[in-house]
Amino acid sequence: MALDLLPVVDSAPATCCTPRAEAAITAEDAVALARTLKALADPARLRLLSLIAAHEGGEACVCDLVGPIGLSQPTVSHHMKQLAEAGLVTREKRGVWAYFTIVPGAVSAVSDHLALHLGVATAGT
Amino acid sequence: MALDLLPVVDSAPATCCTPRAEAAITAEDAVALARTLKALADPARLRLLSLIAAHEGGEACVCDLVGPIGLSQPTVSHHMKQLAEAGLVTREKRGVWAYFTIVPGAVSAVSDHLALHLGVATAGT
DNA sequence: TCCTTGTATCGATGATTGTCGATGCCATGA
DNA sequence: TCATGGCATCGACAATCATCGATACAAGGA
Repeated sequence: MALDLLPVVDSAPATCCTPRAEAAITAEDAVALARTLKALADPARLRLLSLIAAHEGGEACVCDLVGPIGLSQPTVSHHMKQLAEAGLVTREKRGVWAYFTIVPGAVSAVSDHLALHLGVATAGT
Repeated sequence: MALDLLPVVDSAPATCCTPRAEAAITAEDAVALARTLKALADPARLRLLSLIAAHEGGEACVCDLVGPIGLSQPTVSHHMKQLAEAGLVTREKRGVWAYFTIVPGAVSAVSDHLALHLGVATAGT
């Protein structure tokens, strides 16, 4: 679930130089965006994502993550479920192992939505 | 506090074409980034930021926000304090009113850190 | 000086969350 | 068939959080 809640900026392709935000975010969009941000807003999950991104092949199984992050296996599994439900990672079971991969564009979609509704350019413009 | 916890990408100017993240995020950086993300990861605070960004002059006082967001005045004040402590807004008291402004570059700094550590380009690359 | 008004703080409460140990499930190999 | 090992789920617990009403504070005006 919650996989299609953050399409990569489907709205507001219109003007390019507005100094401020396009318009106030709707309550529903705020809930959806907050849900994804909440999945990111935890040190353990940020480190898990970073470990996966830095891992060989861009994928990692739970057993690759438990050691480096210093948390128990159930806790890591719990965090990975959170990330998967937020659409930030995908789970692929190969044999006994469950490999996780970062969903391309998911994080940048969050950045784009923030920039869109908060009137901030993505870089330091 | 926590104002200098997120300098705009001070690390990893080295190589430019690595397909994945530069390196795994450190535990301390993860805590700092998660703290800022946690300030963003709430529907009410996202809407407050968006209201300020969309408001005339890019600034708004508490009385401008209580009505549109449908929360009590103490709750709005509480959220604004969270945002201010995260370095996302600044508070300027003029007379009886407290005007809030979005800190330029604060949100984009978050995006940059995410892109840096999760190996994702800021756009759809 | 007193009253009004906009904000911030306090205390309380219900809900959510991060973490763990114990346990269950499933695929592989003997 | 049974044992092993990787992973997910369950139940519990402590901590954090979002929200509110009541109240305190501060600035301007009468």
